[in-house]
Amino acid sequence: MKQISRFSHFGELSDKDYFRIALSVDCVIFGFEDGELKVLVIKCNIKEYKGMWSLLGDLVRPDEDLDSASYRILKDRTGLDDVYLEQVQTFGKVNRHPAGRVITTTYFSLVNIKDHQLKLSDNELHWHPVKEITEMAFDHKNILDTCLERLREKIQDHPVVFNLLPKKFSLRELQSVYEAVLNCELDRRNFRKKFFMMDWLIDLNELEEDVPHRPGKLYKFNAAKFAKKAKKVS
Amino acid sequence: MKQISRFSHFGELSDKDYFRIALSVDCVIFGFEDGELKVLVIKCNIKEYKGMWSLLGDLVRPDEDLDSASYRILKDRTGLDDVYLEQVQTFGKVNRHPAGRVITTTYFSLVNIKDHQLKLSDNELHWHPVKEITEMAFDHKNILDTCLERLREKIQDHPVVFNLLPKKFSLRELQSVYEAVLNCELDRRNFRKKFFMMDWLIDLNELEEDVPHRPGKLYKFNAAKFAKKAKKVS
DNA sequence: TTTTAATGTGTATTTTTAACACATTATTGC
DNA sequence: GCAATAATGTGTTAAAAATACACATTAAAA
Repeated sequence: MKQISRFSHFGELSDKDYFRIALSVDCVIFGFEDGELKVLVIKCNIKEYKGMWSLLGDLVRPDEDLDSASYRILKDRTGLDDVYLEQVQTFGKVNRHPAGRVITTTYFSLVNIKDHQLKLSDNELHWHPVKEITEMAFDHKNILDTCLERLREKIQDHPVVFNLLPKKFSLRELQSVYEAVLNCELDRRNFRKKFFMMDWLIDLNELEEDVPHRPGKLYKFNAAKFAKKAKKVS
Repeated sequence: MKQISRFSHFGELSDKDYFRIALSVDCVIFGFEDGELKVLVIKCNIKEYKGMWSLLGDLVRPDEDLDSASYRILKDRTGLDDVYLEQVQTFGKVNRHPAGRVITTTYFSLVNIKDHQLKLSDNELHWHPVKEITEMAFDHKNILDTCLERLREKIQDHPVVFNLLPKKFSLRELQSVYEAVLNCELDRRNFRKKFFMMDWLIDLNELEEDVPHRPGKLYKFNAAKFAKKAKKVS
């Protein structure tokens, strides 16, 4: 049988078809703290990249969907199980991992850092400002850049940054997230105008507390408005 | 050693880490003909989906990058080696393939149908109008929809549809591709205005031939304008 | 030569985006 | 208590982009 006739509709897989290819999932977990966009990274301990930062990931299990694998990694690492996750891209260069052929599917995730407070007992796990990361183990810097780019596109039209904030937040905080992600300054009046028009916010009629200046009003994300959409996505 | 400590920086892979997971690449190859957007599909011959259309794909080889695999599939199937290819998404549901665990990374591709004229000797391989495809083998309909959606977003800002047309084309043909992809009607005057402003076209000072009406002017894609960008992407 | 069916062009309207300044309020420091 | 501070909160105008829309021109076909 000619090679070409196996295309696409290979009927059965023989043992030799299961190559020595491992599949992993890597998560770019974004958080927001002190006015900065941060990413959760871990010290790499394999000899080729000793001491460098790497993303959180693991091998995909034989009985596990890709999405489930990324949820599992996030759950295990942060304790959160209600987070935003989006698949971004799969990186499959032959020599990207020194241990062998490992193809990795990457997700980015948005979490509210204060919601779960890592057990930072081991300081191998760490929230690092995205802007300060210049290199990482493996091709992880490339993956980070790709995911950040995707996040920037995403927030232009989709209400996802709420996942980086606490339930209640001020407009200043919201704007601050946008500025951190997009790495630019925004006009306050235009920003507020746009958000009110979008109908993404619910005014809680509460005020900030413990701020060293006039407190701003607090809002929450108008989740009801997107219930249908969220269902469609899942 | 606790399970959690293997995350991300697994040092070495043992035999049991290479699960029975196979990795494939599937290509959604778009073409344009008779005013319609078409996709290259092949009759499926595995028993579960006998006779249904499926996408072109193959297993990724152990020594092959993902991008290379998709190029190989395209080259083998269409004879073309200078085509537009873009990775879209990886589909990894546990039971998506009846033969076993097969995770597939999908690409969409844009080719000019007339450039290569399939050896349609076997009519198992076929250009099918996208609009008329309601179901496919495996999860391929889902893959097709996802790729079409990505294509629609892409053409809004990026000059990629030229890949669907011959070297020389009229503005009418160009608009017709947009209308086919976006599945809508566009205003001719605004369309032309936008394209001239974009500076994507070079006027060839030639006219269409063999058309049963007043011939339109012919243009070609202003490739020079994007040489730098293309380099950056690769 | 008339009819046909397409190409080719410009302007007015609407919508969206961007630029911009000052009064208000709670806290802090004196 | 009062002044100074540092943030919140608000509207208008100008520029740019997107949209709607009609008629003359050209080559082929009848």
